[in-house]
Amino acid sequence: MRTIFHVDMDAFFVSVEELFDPSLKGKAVVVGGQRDQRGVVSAASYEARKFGVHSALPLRTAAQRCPHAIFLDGHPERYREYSHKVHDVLTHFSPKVEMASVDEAYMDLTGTERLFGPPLRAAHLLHDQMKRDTGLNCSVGISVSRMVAKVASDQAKPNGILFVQPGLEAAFLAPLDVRRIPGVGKVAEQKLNEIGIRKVGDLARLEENFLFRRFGQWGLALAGKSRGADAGAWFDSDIGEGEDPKSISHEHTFNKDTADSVFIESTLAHLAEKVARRLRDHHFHARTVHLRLRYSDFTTITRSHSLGSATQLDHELIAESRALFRAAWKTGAKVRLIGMGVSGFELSEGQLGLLDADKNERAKKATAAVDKIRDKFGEKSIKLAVGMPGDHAERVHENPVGLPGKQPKPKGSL
DNA sequence: TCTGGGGTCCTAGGACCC
DNA sequence: TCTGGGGTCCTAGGACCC
Repeated sequence: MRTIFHVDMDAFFVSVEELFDPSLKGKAVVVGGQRDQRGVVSAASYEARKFGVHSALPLRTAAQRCPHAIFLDGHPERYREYSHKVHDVLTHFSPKVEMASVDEAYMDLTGTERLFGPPLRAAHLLHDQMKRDTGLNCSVGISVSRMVAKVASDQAKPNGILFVQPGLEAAFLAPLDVRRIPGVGKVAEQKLNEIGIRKVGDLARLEENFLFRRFGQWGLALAGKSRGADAGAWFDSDIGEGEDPKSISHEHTFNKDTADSVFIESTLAHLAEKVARRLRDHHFHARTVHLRLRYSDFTTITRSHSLGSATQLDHELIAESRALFRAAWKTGAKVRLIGMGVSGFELSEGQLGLLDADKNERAKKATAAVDKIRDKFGEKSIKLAVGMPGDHAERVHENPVGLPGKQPKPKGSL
């Protein structure tokens, strides 16, 4: 039987900001952007949460609910740095550590009793060392399954530890709202509520067959989860596996909606360059290019195209995403967001004709030179000519703040 | 009160092949 | 040629997570 830990940092972005500016402590702090910007809250301090501010809330709404809050753009580099520190602490307790995001990790502590004692003792040691080494608080959920460990850490917030003893998974989950189950979002919750299912216990009492007829495979997995079983490809996998990304993308929401195609296309080219760069950093070649287009009314379309052979070159990604854009865009319609991405990664080269290979060799050398200059002088220092009709591209945040923190949680403890 | 950015996984229809 | 069935790839869309 496994012993799985889910470790979740408390108000991570806000807490890191407080380390650098202790005067923020105890105040209402919102990370994600300025009060008048397009965008949403990435993280809110517990003080701000008292006013109904939470992650994913529009910044402008947050400003209305909590006018005295301090709004910060945030520092993604710092969050990455502290994420590494967190990872270092965790590896003291087990080699099997999987960061699920910057502020969250799964660990397998099976068979570590001789080193750290029983699970609760190990969790306390971890808690203490985390505070000592990073200055940050975390919450820990412990169970035989990943899913239950995750729900447990959620219930333990803030700064708590919760151990669900083997065999008590279903009993632990039963009184919770179905929404607490990872994978049940707004839509699923609504559907379940419509047929009178509110608590996980309601779900566990139903026939699997009924859920299968009603919701298909998803319903079947849900039945398992309601009893505490890990279900689904990801939950089933071993901890510390599958580190490689499956897709890479960038997108940008304009400060003001625009129908200026030159402007949109140069922004798109810039996004493609950033994607290509990351592709090369990973030594990946991508076969499929994706385009994302959001209009003023928020309707969003996606288009994708698979290439004859995989690429990691700026100009190919720029050309391909531009072609997708031109084919998809309702000419004249105002655009709110443009994005592009790649998937279908290959590590090797893929087949190239001899002529192509030669042409590609030269393009690759040029690109490698550009990458070097960027390393030295920064991302903005240079652009390939194809990517720049003038300097029309809107400044894209070099370090967008993603990964919002958590919703306010009921207090939990041992 | 309008709704970011970076991801993962799933579904579903049609093409294409055996 | 009155019409199966399975597997896999491609594309579009959507739910969900942090």
